[in-house]
Amino acid sequence: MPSWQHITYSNEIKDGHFGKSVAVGGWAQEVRNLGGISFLQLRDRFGVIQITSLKKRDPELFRQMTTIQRESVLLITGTVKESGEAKAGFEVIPETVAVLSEAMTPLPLGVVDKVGADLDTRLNNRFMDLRKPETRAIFQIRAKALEGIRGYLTSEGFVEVTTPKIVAAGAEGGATLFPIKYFDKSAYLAQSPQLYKQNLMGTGLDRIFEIAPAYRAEASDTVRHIAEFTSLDIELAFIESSEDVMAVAEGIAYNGLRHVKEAASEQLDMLGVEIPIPETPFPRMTYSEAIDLLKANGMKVEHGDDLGTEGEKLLGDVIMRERGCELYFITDFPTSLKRGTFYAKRHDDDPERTGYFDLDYMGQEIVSGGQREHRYDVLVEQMKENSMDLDSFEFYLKAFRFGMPPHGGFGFGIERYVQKMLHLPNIREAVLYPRDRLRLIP
RNA sequence: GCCCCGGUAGUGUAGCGGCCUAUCAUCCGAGCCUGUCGAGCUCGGGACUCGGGUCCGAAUCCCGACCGGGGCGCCA
Repeated sequence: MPSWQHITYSNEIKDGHFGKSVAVGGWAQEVRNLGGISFLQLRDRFGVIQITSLKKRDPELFRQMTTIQRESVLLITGTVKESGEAKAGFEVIPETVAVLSEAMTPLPLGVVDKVGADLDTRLNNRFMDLRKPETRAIFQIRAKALEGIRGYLTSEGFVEVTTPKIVAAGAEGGATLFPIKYFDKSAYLAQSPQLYKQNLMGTGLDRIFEIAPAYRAEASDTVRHIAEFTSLDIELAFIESSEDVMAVAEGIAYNGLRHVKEAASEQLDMLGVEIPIPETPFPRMTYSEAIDLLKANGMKVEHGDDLGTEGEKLLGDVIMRERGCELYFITDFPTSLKRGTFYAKRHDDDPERTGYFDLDYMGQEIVSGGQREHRYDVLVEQMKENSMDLDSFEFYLKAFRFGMPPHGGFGFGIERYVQKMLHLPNIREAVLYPRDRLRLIP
């Protein structure tokens, strides 16, 4: 029997293989027995190979081939034969067939059945779901997006770091924390690397990024929330304003899309998705302009209100209609809406406004960030305003007393980015094993 | 956390007080077929989430639990 290391993948078989012997391996996708001839579709990571056997050629092998359970793992040796009838232009005439792992029946979820399955059923049987090329395509595209983003950030001088996910205190108000036991202390799962990445701005590692899970114990059950998501966090120092930070957010969103389009076109075709490459710079409007725009489009909203889900969606529609843009910034959020964000820098000439911005993608917030307050005294004032216990943030504050450059950054939601890019109806589709309020398995 | 909706074969569904011995497709099994690739044909198999209640009678109505879908709030 040939060694597993020597299998030839479906996409490697070329004209030169015709008449030659190969070993192929994969899952038995479908077996079709026509009586005197049978076809077995063997699926591997790149595609499908048709294994054709004739009864009169080898009755025993024919019997074996036609009684294989779907989705069993097979290792087959045989001869590659050019074929006008086979879809790939060739087929393999088997000599030996080894069932390496037999699949039980019935399958918990069909891979090529002609009926759909609910997302819940698919997630409960994710390993089966991922045997579908179009499901895997999402994660191949996601990997390419991250590849493009890492390439861009590296070329811009950013250093990739990893900060603790087990922490003593949370960064932001609002979002709730998952408490955990930590030896004889109580701790939390990090909701954001906020405090650590700001800490690093005082070190000389002053352009950093991190791609890591973030945990939010919010009891929100929507198609755009999960309890564990991948946060791309950026922080950069020696900036002049939030505009320097926005330029990076723009570069990430742009380069991720461009790389996906270049390097994952096959997967995009599989999903029937066309990615328009956005023009830069992305449109920018202030919060105040956004409110006016919403009012002009018939929404009941006042200056000082949150945009809300309805406002975000409407804004996405309006901007697509009027400017043809999927990605756009909303800037200068009022201090009243960012009061909980104690580290946000307020405008020097107007303390009621911050330099904080959101980057929205088709009516969905995917990035939030801005310039931070780096002046110790002002920061402490803002924390007191939020009734925060300064002692428990001492490690954070200390760095501001010994030389902290002006800086800013943001969090970029990878799954939301992928969800919007691929028009996925639910963010859970963009996570291999999503965690939400009720789902802990698998 | 709040509001609305739903749970029927492995999968996806129809049925919404007696016509249900529960529909259809997919799937699984037996058989026929030497070019299938949404194969075709014949025959067979498989289900009303759980616990209470109403009623002569419950898949169907009511209550609770569990699970799921959507929306809002909050956010990435």
